[in-house]
Amino acid sequence: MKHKTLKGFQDILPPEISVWQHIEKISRDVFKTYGYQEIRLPVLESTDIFTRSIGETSDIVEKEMYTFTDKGDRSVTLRPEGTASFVRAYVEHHLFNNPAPQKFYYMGPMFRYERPQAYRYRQFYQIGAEAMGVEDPKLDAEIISMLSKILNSTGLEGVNFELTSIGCKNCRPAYRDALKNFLRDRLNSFCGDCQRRFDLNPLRILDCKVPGCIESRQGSPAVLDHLCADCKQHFDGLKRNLETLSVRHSINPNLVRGLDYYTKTAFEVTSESLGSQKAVAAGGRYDGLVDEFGGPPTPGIGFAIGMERIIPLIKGSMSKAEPPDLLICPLGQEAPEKGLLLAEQLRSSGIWAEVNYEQTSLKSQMRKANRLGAKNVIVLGEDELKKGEVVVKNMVNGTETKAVLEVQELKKIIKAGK
RNA sequence: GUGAGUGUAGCUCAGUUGGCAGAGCAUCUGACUGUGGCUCAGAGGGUCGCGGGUUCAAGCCCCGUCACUCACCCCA
Repeated sequence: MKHKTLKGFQDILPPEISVWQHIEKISRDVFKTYGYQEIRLPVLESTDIFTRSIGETSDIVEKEMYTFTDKGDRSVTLRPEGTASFVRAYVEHHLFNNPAPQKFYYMGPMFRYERPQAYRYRQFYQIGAEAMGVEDPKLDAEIISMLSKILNSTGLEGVNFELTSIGCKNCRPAYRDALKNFLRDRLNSFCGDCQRRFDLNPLRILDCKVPGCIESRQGSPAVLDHLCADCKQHFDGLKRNLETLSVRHSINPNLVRGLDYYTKTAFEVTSESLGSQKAVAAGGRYDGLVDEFGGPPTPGIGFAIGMERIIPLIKGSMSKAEPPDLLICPLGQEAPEKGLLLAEQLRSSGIWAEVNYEQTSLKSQMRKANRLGAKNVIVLGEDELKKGEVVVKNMVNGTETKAVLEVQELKKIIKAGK
């Protein structure tokens, strides 16, 4: 084959696209009831939008960004995630002047230059939400509850909500030091990756799956014990509010976020039936990010759902091709043109009508109707045109109904047979 | 970036110790001239991923390369 999609990119073809539309529709409906409005952002941004916010040493920035130089010699990057772009837009358009909370959602492609594997692509789609201007944990609880509602409404099954607080710029450094002090003496009992993480991102050692590392980190200081008064109060409030809203969740103090801008609340939705890439949605609070983009200090919280990751979990995601309501089978000299016109008229009244373009035997036209799954067939031949009368054949039960060759009457019969 | 596995028809896959490229499904056509599904008969469809080597002879053996898949790292 000469031309193919790039590695990690994919075409999404018709039968499958209906699952995508289903998820998007449900998300929009739920967002609306929570007051979230759609925002569309560019997929290409100036590179520093991402390097500054996501963190210079994060894996995304270090090795996963689609970065290149444009014709004006500017460094530009295909967005690897949505929040940085969103906050840029939020500040650029002074959206903080609207009454808080300002709530937005977006859906679209993200790009990361990673080695593809199951449920991981270089272009992947996220549905994301961002709520700005409120620090109260009630908003955290509400947005998590909304995420839960979206996932449940799509028919998703068997996911777990995990939750933690990773502190703020006041208490996290102290925790980081405490953790490093604990790990330093026993560092050689950890795997090579973890030894590298020690300097880069020691918190990530808590997330390592190597059995020896799980063993060695027993008794390490816990983030939740090192939260400052403010963060602790926030986290306690969140837990209480989630109880109130009956959002099922578990606390996982080892949850780690890969992006630098997160503060306080961090959460992740996982599925065990997905293989190794098991995160289906994740998010958290980012109270310092607007500030960093030059806006007024403004708290924010958001999440993103991975489309490709929830689709395989949705019951009945094996979608079938949609069948047309009607196939018109013309026979003879006059019929093809008349059929073309009739189809057009029926379409105007909301019927999915197809006409056979080729003059083949009736038998092969009927066979085609069957292959298409057409719900009804009208044979349009010399007799029918002469009498001004046709037979509508219902292909599901085989019944035939005589009808005058007139749009309203045909519409009635076809709609009734649906 | 690292490791392993797999590449044969549109799809799923057979292909023996190296000896003419195959099946099922799908598509199309036909079976007393205007009625589908079931059945039957038939047809089209291939650079055996690509390049080189060994051999009288390679889908099969050897080397290289590319792609895909899964996993690591990391993430939605």
